[in-house]
Amino acid sequence: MAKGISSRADNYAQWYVDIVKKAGLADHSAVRGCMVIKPHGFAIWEKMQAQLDRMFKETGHVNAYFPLFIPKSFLSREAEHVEGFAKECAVVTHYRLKQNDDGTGLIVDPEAKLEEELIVRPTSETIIWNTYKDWIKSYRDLPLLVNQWANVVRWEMRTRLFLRTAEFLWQEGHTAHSSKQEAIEEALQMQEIYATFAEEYMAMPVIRGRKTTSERFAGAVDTYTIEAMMQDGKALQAGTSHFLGQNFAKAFDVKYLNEENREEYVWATSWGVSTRLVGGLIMTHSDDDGLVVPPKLAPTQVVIVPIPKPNPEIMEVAERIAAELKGKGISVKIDHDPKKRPGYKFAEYELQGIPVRIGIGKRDLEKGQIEIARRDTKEKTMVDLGQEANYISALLDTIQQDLFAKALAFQRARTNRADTWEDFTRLLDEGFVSAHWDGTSETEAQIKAKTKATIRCIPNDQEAEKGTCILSGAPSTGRVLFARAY
RNA sequence: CGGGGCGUAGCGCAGUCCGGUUAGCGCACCUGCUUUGGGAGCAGGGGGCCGCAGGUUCGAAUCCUGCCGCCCCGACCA
Repeated sequence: MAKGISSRADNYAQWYVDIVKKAGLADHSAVRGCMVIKPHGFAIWEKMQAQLDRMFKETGHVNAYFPLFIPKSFLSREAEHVEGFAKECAVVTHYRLKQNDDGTGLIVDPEAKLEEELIVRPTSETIIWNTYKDWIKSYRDLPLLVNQWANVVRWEMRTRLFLRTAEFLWQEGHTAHSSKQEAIEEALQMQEIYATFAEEYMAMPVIRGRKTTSERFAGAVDTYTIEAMMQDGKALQAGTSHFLGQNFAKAFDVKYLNEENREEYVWATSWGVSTRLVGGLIMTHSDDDGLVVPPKLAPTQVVIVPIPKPNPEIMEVAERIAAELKGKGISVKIDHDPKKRPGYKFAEYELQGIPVRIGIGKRDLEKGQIEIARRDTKEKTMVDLGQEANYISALLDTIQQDLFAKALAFQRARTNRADTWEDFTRLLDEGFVSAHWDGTSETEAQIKAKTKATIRCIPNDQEAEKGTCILSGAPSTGRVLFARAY
């Protein structure tokens, strides 16, 4: 175990906090519930952003930016939406401070009360649909495919670094369509993009599915989700995509003239992923020695450590290898620090999760070799000089694939079927449980009250299978996925 | 927001019950020497509004009140 990191077995929650802090990803801030994302953590988020942004644009979306503040009256326009978010909104009531009369500090100037309070956006549907009303007049304006990268605020009672903070960074896509079918296809397409991103870039296997009524987004007709399993067997909702029907179009009166010159309401979707993904990434791959980052998202993919310390002969080889790797599009850092010892550096770079480490030592060079170590397995291999570029290029791919395969094997091993209540409660301690449910919110709520588990989703690939509800015994036509969740 | 725990140097902690010199220890940091292939050794050195604000007292890290923050467990959520 690395210095100062709790083990997953002893205290999973503390292990997570230790990784975030020791790997330099984020810190708690002076503001309740808000974190400071440090350069290393932000670099990972930037890698995620860059790839997601590419995927959004490849599917025809464009970026825009809407205000941080939302007039209070906007929020109440859509009944379910307001109910879902009202409890966790930060509200701006004044626009000025002034010196206290006794000169002891600043107070809110009572003279500067806003006519209408402003909500700090918890999500942007309302301000965006209020804007779309002006943008959309004709079927020729559709589909409207807009995304924004932004921060949002949700006043959470209990926060955890990356997983749930009062302010977080995310992207939110908001699209408008002329047909119901097209909007549903858009929502499903975005779910698939999220799933592809999670699996191919984060190496985090996910279950694609649909939310039950009680779990879906406030104001949505349907919420599609990707659910990932963390190393403690708990589920993490990693991304959601919503089919909003005509709810927001009606609330904000967004109509267009179709080809027959008739007015119709548009159909809508919204979809988002957040900095929570960084938390998911950590809890999918990291170990008791520190962070493990898949190569495709690692800010630095390879680190070169001179052994025992930098000298001209070693550094010349290091520079040559670094240039060669950079030429292949691989990001490389050379360690120039003459004071720290190799053992210290090895531990430090393992903590930071750099996927591949090259050790260049005097004795190795005499044999025309260098040592290449992979972070995920700690395996070390001696490689002949000249072979390193091809070797590392292939190794990065291998690590990426192995991380996914390992996570997938874990997820499968800890996903079980249950047909009796006894098995159900026992298997929930393992991870995901696939079981029959009678389809009612009442039963869902009772199961949650008894076990703390929720229905994570009705899987997209749910098989038709007759059975009886795990709790009520009422008939069911297919299994749904239960788990305790973050 | 309820219950429990914690807050003392960058990090991890002792000291608090039972008030009393200059607040300690390990790691990290600085200097020097010796080392150097998995978190080096010795010697010397620097660093503290003891979470914050009040109060009690001749005297407070220690006692009292209030507040803030973190962690764990619950209720809510991406």
